[in-house]
Amino acid sequence: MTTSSALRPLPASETLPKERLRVWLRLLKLNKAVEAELRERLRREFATTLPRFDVMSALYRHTDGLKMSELSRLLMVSNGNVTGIVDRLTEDGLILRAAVPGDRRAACARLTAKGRTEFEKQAAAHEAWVAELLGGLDADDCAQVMDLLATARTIPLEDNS
Amino acid sequence: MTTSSALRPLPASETLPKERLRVWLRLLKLNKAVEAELRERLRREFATTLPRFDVMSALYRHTDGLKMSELSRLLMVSNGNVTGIVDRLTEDGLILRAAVPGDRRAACARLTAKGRTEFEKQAAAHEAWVAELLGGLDADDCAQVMDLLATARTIPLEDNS
DNA sequence: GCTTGAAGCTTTAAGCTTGAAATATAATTC
DNA sequence: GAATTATATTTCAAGCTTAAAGCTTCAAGC
Repeated sequence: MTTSSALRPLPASETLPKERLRVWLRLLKLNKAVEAELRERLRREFATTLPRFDVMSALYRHTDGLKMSELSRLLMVSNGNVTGIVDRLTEDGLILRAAVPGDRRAACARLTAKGRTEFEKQAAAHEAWVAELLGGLDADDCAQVMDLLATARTIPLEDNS
Repeated sequence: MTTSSALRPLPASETLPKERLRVWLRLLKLNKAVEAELRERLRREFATTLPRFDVMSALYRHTDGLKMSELSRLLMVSNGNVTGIVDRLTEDGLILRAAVPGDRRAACARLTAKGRTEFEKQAAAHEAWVAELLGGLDADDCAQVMDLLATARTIPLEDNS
């Protein structure tokens, strides 16, 4: 018998995977809880959704607009997904698709003036909500988490320029 | 003028929300990246999905089965959501709905023998994948993250017994 | 026992998400 | 310049997700 006994501590090679799994489950749980709360509040206060917020947020930071494929890469979602969200935001007059000069395949999504105004309200509330929901972290904790999470991922590190 | 200048450091009351927001964005990014990879591998290797895996995982840990509402609470998803996933897993013969003696409203989902065997294979791979994807964390890092994330959330702490 | 309200689950409509196929345009190669 | 290959986007089918409405059953109060 070479199986570990209760009297002999397990070697790190056996417990480390389980500890990482526990970390993953806790990460997942926090994420789900915060996301659920944000989604709920976005719905109640602004009649919108997280994916819509994410798209508008990306476009807010890029004043000259983003191509559909750039949006897709930034938000880490599929192309087809972006199409649908942009469709619905366009229907509501919050964003628009502009032609890309020199490439008739591409479309460039951009916030409208209405979309800009609307997003600024949402973003302010959103920042406050997140600060509230992560209220247990002081400045030092934040720095530690940033550091730990930055090094957590080893493997396929997609570029995200 | 009382606005902060570049020469005078911002008071913590102004920067802390932004630091927490940054933490949230990094948390979100790591989560998305790992989830995407896990989903992809579950699809390729086992022709299944994360929600299916999650349901089977919960049922694996509860040998006598779980009521639909218990599943819903444990996985933090809506009742209607559980219905659909359980429907599809049942079609595939991986789980079944048993009657709950003494309450004809309730249904108790349980793994079948086939489901149990199948899940054990998936779980072993899943644990290895997570360990690989979080390969940057040693045992000490894991403990730190567990600690930080446990205290991060102040507000509505749902019970999860 | 009836009624009333609560609890457990399903259904529905709308939106999100993916991977794969389809379409259209651009760039390369010959 | 014609054919091929690559790029940008949309469409599609299937599944996930939610909130709200509906159905059935249970539990309490009368």
